[in-house]
Amino acid sequence: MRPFGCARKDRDIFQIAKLADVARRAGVGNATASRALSGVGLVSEETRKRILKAARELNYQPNRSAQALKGGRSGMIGMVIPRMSDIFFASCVDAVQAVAMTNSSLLVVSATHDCSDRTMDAVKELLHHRVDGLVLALSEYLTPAMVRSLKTLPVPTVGIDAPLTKAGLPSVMIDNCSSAELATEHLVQHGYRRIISLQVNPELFTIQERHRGYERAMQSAGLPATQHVVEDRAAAEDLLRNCGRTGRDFALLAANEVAAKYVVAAAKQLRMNMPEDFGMISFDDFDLADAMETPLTVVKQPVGRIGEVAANLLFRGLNSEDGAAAKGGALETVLSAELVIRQSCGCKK
Amino acid sequence: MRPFGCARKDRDIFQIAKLADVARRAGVGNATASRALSGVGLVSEETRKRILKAARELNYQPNRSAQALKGGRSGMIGMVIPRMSDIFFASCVDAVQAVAMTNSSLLVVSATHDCSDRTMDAVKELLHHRVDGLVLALSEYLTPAMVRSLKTLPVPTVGIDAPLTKAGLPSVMIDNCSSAELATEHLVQHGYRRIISLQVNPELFTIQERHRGYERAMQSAGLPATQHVVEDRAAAEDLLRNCGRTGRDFALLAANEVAAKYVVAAAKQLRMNMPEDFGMISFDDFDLADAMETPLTVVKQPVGRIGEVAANLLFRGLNSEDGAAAKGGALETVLSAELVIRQSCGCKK
DNA sequence: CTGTTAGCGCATTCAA
DNA sequence: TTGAATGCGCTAACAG
Repeated sequence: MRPFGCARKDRDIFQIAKLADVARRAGVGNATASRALSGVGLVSEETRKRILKAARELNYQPNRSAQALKGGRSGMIGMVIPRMSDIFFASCVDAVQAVAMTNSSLLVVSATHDCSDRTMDAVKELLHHRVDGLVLALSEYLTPAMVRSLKTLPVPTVGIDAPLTKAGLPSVMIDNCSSAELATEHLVQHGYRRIISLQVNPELFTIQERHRGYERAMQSAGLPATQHVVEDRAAAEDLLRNCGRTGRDFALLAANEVAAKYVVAAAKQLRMNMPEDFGMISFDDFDLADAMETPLTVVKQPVGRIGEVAANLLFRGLNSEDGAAAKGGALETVLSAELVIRQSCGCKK
Repeated sequence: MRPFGCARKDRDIFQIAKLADVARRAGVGNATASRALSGVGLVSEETRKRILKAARELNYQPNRSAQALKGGRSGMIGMVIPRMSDIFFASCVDAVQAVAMTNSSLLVVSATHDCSDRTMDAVKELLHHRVDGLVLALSEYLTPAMVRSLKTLPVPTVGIDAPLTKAGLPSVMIDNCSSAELATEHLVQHGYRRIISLQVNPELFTIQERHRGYERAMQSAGLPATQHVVEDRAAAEDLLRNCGRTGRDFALLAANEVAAKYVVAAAKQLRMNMPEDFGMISFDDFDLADAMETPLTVVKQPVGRIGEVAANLLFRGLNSEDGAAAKGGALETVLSAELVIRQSCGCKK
C-alpha cells in the first residue's frame, strides 16, 4: 500500500532528470550543458540548440538544492509576517508570491503570531534554508538588538508595513502618520470634538504612527487627544456606553480593522448607530465595509501594491548582483493611502 | 553602500557554521558530529555532550540544501491553494504553517489564482525544490490526467477542502453535501418554498457537493431545485429584484462567503431585509457575520482544524518512513461543520 | 565507538 | 568552443 503516494523512484510526470541526463542525451559534457542552460558562457549555437531540445524532452529542471549548495540561488525568498489570518498580510503575501513566481522563485512564509521572539528565529531559519532574499513585515518596534542583527543580514531584504530604516534596509509602506492626520481632520471638520484614538495593539509601529498623526491633528484643532485600547468587543461596548450617549460630538479613529470590527459589533449590541450616536473612521478597508448597516469610512491602503512594489524592489536587488537596488533613492518607498468616504464619518450618501 | 544588507561573509548573529566547524571545535570527526547531532547512530555519552555543546556555541544549524541534496529531508513542505486572499485558505495556511513549525519545517506556498494549468506546474516546481511533502487544496475537479499525475507523486501528500481520493491520497474536509442538506432542511422548516442554490464558481468540487446536498433536501421536501450563478453584486441584485418581492417564501443557500457577500451588498442596495424579504443561509463564517444588519446564519467550517489535521496527517506520514499514515483508515477524514444559527434564516434572536 | 571516504547535482575552474 | 575535474555541506558505508 502506498496511501501517500511515496515512490521516489517513479519515472513519470514528475520525472526528475539531472543535468548529466541532459548532457548525455545531447551528446555533450556536463559543463557544456550547464553553460547552455544557464545562458552564461560560450556555447556554439548548434550545440546549444541540441542541449535545449534535450532538456525540454526530459522536462529538465535544475535541482535547486544543488544549486543552492553550490552557492548560487536557491530560487526561494522568505517572508515573515505577524499572521496570515489578517487580510492585510494575506494580500501582501499573495502579491509577493505572484512577483516571486514571475521571477521563477518560490515563497516561504513564516508567521510569528505576535510572539516577537519568533521574529529573528524565523529569519534565521529562513536563512538556513538559503532563501535568496527576505520580505519582512515586522510590526513590533525594532529593538536595538534586532537592528544590529538586521544590519548584518546576509541577503537582500525589504521591509513592508513598518520601515527597516534604522537597519539601513529599504521598506515599502504608507504614510501612517499623515493618513491618520487627514482622517482625524475630516472628523474634526464634521464637528466632532471628542475624538478618541482607538487601538488593539498599541505597541505596534504602525499603530503608534497613526496615533501620532491623530495627535497632530487634534493639537492643530486645539482639541484634547485621548488614546484608548480595546482588547475585545466587550471593551468596545464599555467605551461606547460611557462616551457615546453624552452628546453629538463623539467620534472614533480606529487604528485598524480589528478595532473597527469590535466597535461595529459593540454598536449593534447597544443599538447605537453611526453617525447618529457617534462617528468613526477606520484604517483598512475590508469586504462589506461598504455594505454594513452604516457603510464605513476608511483609510484604504494599497495592499496589493505594497507587496508588489516590495517584491519587485527585492528582485531588482537580487538581480543586480551586489544588491544595490535602492541606489541613490530614499530607503523608504511611501505609497499613498486613500480616504474612502462613506457614511460612518457623518458624510451623506 | 550596502542598501540591501548584502554581506554573505559577515560573521554575526547569522553566523553560519558548518558541521566541520562543530566537529573541529569538539575535536572529533565529521561523521561523529553528524551522528551526535542527528541522534542516529552510536556516540559515547561524553563525546555527544561535547559535540552538542560545540554546536550550541557555534549556533550550528545544518545546511538544509546539503541535506536535501544528500537525499534526506529538505525541511520544507509545500502547499498549493487557489488564493491567499480568501480567509478560508489563509486560515488553512496559518494552521499548516504552525504545525510545520512544530515539526521544524518551513512552509512554501503557491497560489494558482484559479488558473488550473498552474496547479500541476506549482506542484512540479515545489517538487524541484525538494519539499518533503505536499498539502493540496485543489478546488477544481480533478481531470483524469491530474489523477494520473497525482498517483505518482514522489512525496507524501494530503488533500484539503476537496478530496484526492481518486488519486488514492488522504484528504481532510467537511461533509459538504450533508451540511448543505442540513442547511436546506432548516430553510424548508422555516416555510420557505422557493429556495435557490447560489454560487460563484459552480465548477468547483466543494460547490458541486453543496449543491448536491441542497438538491437532496429539496427533493425530500418535494420542492423544485434551482441553481443560480452570480458573478458579482449586480447579478445578485438582479436575482433579488426578480425573486425577492414576490412572496414570503423565498430563500437562498449561498454556497460560499463570496456569494453571501454579494447578496448582502445587493440587499442593502435594494433596501431589502433578511429575513423579511428573503431568507439566507451561507457557507463559511466570517468576521462580523454576526454583526451585520441581519446576523447571518452560516455553515461554519472548522477551518483551523482542517489545516491542523491535514498537516499532522502529513507529518505522521513523513515520520513513518514509508509514508504509511492512513494505515487501515479511510482516506477521507471528515470533520463536522456547524450550523451557526443567527437570524438571516428566519430564526429569532 | 569513531574516523575516513565517497557522492548527492550542480557550476566553475582549468586544460585541451 | 568544449570537457574533465573539483568542491559546496552533509550523511551513509565502511574500516579501524
